[in-house]
Amino acid sequence: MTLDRFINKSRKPKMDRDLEKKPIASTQIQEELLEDSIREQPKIEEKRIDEIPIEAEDGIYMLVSANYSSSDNKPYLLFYDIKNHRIIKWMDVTDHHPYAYSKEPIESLESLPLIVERMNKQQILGLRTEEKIDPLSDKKIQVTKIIVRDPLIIGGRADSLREQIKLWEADIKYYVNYIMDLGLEVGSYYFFDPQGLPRRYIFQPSKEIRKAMEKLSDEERKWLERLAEPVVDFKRIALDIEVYNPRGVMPQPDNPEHPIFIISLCSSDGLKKVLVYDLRGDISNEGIKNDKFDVEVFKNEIELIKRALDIIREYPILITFNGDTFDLPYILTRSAKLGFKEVRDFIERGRNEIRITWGIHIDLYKFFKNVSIKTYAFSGAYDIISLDSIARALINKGKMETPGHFDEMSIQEIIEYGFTDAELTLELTQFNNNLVMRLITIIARISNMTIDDVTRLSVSNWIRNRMFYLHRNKNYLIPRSDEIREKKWGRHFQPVTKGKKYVGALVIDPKPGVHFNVIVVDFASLYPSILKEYNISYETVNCPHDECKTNLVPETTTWICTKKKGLISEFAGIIRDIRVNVFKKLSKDKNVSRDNREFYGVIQRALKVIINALYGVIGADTFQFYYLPAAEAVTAYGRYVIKKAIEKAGELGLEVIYGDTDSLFIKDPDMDKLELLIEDIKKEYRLQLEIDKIYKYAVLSSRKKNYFGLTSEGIIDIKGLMGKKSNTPPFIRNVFYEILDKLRTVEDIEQFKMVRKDIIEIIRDAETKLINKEVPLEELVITITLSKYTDQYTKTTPQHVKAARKLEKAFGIRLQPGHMIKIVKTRNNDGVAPIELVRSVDQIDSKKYIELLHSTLEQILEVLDIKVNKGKKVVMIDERKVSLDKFFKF
DNA sequence: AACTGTGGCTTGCTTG
DNA sequence: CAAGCAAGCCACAGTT
Repeated sequence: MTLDRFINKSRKPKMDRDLEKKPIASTQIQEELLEDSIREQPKIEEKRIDEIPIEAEDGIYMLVSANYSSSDNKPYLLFYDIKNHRIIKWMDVTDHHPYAYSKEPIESLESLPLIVERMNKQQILGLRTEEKIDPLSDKKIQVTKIIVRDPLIIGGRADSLREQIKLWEADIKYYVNYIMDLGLEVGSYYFFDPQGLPRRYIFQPSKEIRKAMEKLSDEERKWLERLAEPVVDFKRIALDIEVYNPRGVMPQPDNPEHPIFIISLCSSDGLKKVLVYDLRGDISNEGIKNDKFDVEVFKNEIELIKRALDIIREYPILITFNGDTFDLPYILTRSAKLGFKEVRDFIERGRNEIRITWGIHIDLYKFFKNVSIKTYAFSGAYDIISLDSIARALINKGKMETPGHFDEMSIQEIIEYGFTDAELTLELTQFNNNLVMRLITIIARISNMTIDDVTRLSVSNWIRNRMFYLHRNKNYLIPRSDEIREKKWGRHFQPVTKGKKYVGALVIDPKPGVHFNVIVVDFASLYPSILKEYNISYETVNCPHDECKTNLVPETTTWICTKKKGLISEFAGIIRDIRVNVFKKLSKDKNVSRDNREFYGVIQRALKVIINALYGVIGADTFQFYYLPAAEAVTAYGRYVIKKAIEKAGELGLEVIYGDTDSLFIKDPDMDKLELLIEDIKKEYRLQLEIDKIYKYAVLSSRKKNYFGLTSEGIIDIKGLMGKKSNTPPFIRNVFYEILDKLRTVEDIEQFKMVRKDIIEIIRDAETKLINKEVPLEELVITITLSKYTDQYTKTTPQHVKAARKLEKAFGIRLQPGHMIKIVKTRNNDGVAPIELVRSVDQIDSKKYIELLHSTLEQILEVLDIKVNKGKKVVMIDERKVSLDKFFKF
C-alpha cells in the first residue's frame, strides 16, 4: 500500500552534509558552518489577499501540526490543504537543529569532558555565544547556545545533556522551538514560495473586524487578524470499533486476544458505513440491511481492518472517542498479532498519543476531559466523561440502550449500536456549526500549539506555550522554574484554610432574609484586570530594581515593577481587551451577519477559557512560570478593591447585603448613586464595575455562598444550596426544585402566604412517601465520585468508599479513580450499600432520608419562617416568629 | 464496658 | 487557584 497522496514537499539537501562527516576541531570552523546553516532562519513573509472565499483558493494551507521525524532526523510541519482537503507533510529544508542554552561561557563548556566527548561523537554540532535578556535580573547576559544533532541529545534519555549540566530552554519540545524559530503561527494560513518555504497568507478581515482594528495597538491588531481568520470545515471521519469479548472481560490493547468484529465509520462528507467481520459465519445479507448506513461483510478479520484503513486514509482528520487508549492501540496490536505488520505504516504510537501517518488524530475523550473545556467552554454541562453523557448534554442524543452483552443482541442491533457511537463521535465535532473544531483551532491560534497538543494537553500547557513565544519575541532567556521559585517570596499571611498555600478572596457576611430589588454589581473579569492593570507577572513581582520597592501591593511587603511591563500582565491585558472590547461585543452585534456573530462567539469563548485560567496557573506549581507572590498579589489587590468599593458604597448610602470575591449585592439602590460608585471605582482603581444581574428578590441565608433569587428575567437562580448539589438523592432534589418552582411566581405577600401552605403540603407528602417506602430505589441514590483507589483512603473511610469496597468484593473488580459510586442509605451495620447490591426498598433507612430531606430544605425554609422540627416527622410553621410582612416594609 | 457529646479532620462539591 | 459548606469519620472525654 502506498500513500500517493502523501506529498512530501521537502527538498533533498544539496549534498550530504560535510559537517556530519568530518570531526569538528574548533569552534572557529563550527562558527563558519553554522553561519549558513543555523543562523539564517527564513523570514516568513506575509501576503494579503482581499476577500477571497476560503474554499476557492488553490495552494493555501493551514498549519495544523508538527513533529520530529527520527528516521529523517528532521522536524516537519503538517499543513491542511484547504482546497483538496488533505494533509501535506513538509520536511524541514532550512537545516534547523535542536538546541538549548547554557549560562557557561563557550571556553568553559569546551573544557568539559562531557562536551568534548559529545562533540567528537558529532552529537553536538556547535556552540555559539548569544546575548539574551534575563527577565529575572533584568540584565543582558551572554549565554552559549548548544546546537545538537537530534532532540534526544538535549533531553529524553537518561544520559541526555540536560540531565548532566544545567541548561535553559531544554524542556521545550523540539518542534515547538522549530515553529517559533520559523516565526510560524499554528492555525494560520500559508502558501509555498518558489523556494518551497511557507509564507503567511492573510485573509482580508471582515468589515467589522477592520473597523475594530482602527482603535487598537499593532500587537492587538495582529491578534485580531489571526484569531478572526476563517476556520476551514475540516474533512474528517469518526471511527469506532467493537471487539468480540466474552462476558465480563474487558478487551485489553496490550493483550488483544479477542477479534475486532465491527468497525463503524461516519464522516463529515456523508459516508456512513459499518464493516462487519462475520466471525461465526452466520450473517445473511438480508438480515443486515439498514437504511441509515451501508454494511460490508468480511470473512476475514485482516480484510476488515485493511478495508477500514483504506477508507479512513481518504480523510485528513480522524476523530475517535478514546482512540488514544483503546480503538487505535487495539487495531495496532491486534493487527500485529494477526500478522498484518504494515499497519505500522499508518498508525504510530506516540508518547501519550496515537498518531496516524497521513493526517491528524483527535481523541475527543481527552479534549472533553480537559477541565477548562468542561467548565469554561461548556459551563460544566456534562459531568461524566463518557460519550453517552457528553452527547446527551451537548447534542441531546444518547447511546443506544443495550442488554449489556453482545451475546444477547442480534447482529443488527450490534451493528446499529456500533454505528451510533461513530455517529455521535462525529456529531460532537459538528454541532453548533462545528463549534468543537473551531474551538480547537482558535485555541491553537491563541497558544500557538499544534492541534494534536491542544486536544491532549491542559490549559497550563497552552498558556506556557504562548508564553515561550512572548519570551522569544523580546529576546528573553526563558527562565527555569527552579530559578523563579528561588526568588524572594516575603510572604506575610497564613492562608485561612489549612492546606492552602496563600490567602485568597474575601467573602462578605450575608445579611439573612428576603430582600427585594437587589442589584448585583461585579468587577468585569477582576483577576485578569488586576494582572493587567497592576503589572503582575513572575518577573515584575519583587523585581530586582531598588526604585520599585516602594510600589507595594496593599497590606503586603510585596512590590511590583514600575519600569518594565510583565509578560503575563501583557498577555492577560491583550486577551482580556480583545475579548471584552471586540469579540464579546461583535458576538452580540445585530449588524454583524449571523454566521460571523456565531464565530466571534466561539472566539470569545476560547479567550474566556484562557483568561479564566491565567490567574489559576500562576498559583499552580505545575506551571513553569508559577510564582506564589504573584498569585498572592492578585488576590491581595482583589481584597483591597472590593473593600474599597464597599467603603465607597457606604459613603454613598448604598446598602451592601452580600459580596463574594468580585461582586457586591446592593439592596434596592438609588441608580444615580450606583452610577457614582461605578464611576468612582473606574477613576480610582482603573477597574470596571458593572451590573451583572437584578433580582426581583434575593433570599440570603446566614451561610456564605448559599442563596437563591428570582432574576428580572423570571428565572430562579440557585447558588450553593444543598438541594442543587449532585450528591443529593434525586427524590430530595426534586422536592427542592418543586418548592423553588412555587416561589417563582411570588411577587407579593399574599402570594407568599399562599405558597407557604403549598410548600408545607409538598414536604408532608414527601415525608409520607419516604415512611411508606413508596419511593423507588433509583430516586434515593446518592452519587459520589471515587477520587482515589479504595485502598488509598487511609485516614478515614467515607461512606462511598465503604460501598465501593463492597462492590469490589462482590464483583472481584478494582474501581478506578473518577468512578461514580451510587450509594443508598440502608439499615445494615454501616448504614450504606452500593445500589447494585440492594434488592428491595425494605432495606432503606427511611429515617436517614427524612433527616436528609429536612436538612436540605432547612436552608431555604428557615428564611421563609417555616420551621422544620428535627426528629419529628412533621413540618410546622413557627407562628411565634415574625411573619413575612417585615420584608415588605419599604 | 457501653453510650453520648464534642471537636478536629477528611472528603466531596460548589462559588467566584 | 482559595473560600466555604455539609456530612461523616474518629479519637477522646465524660457519663451511666
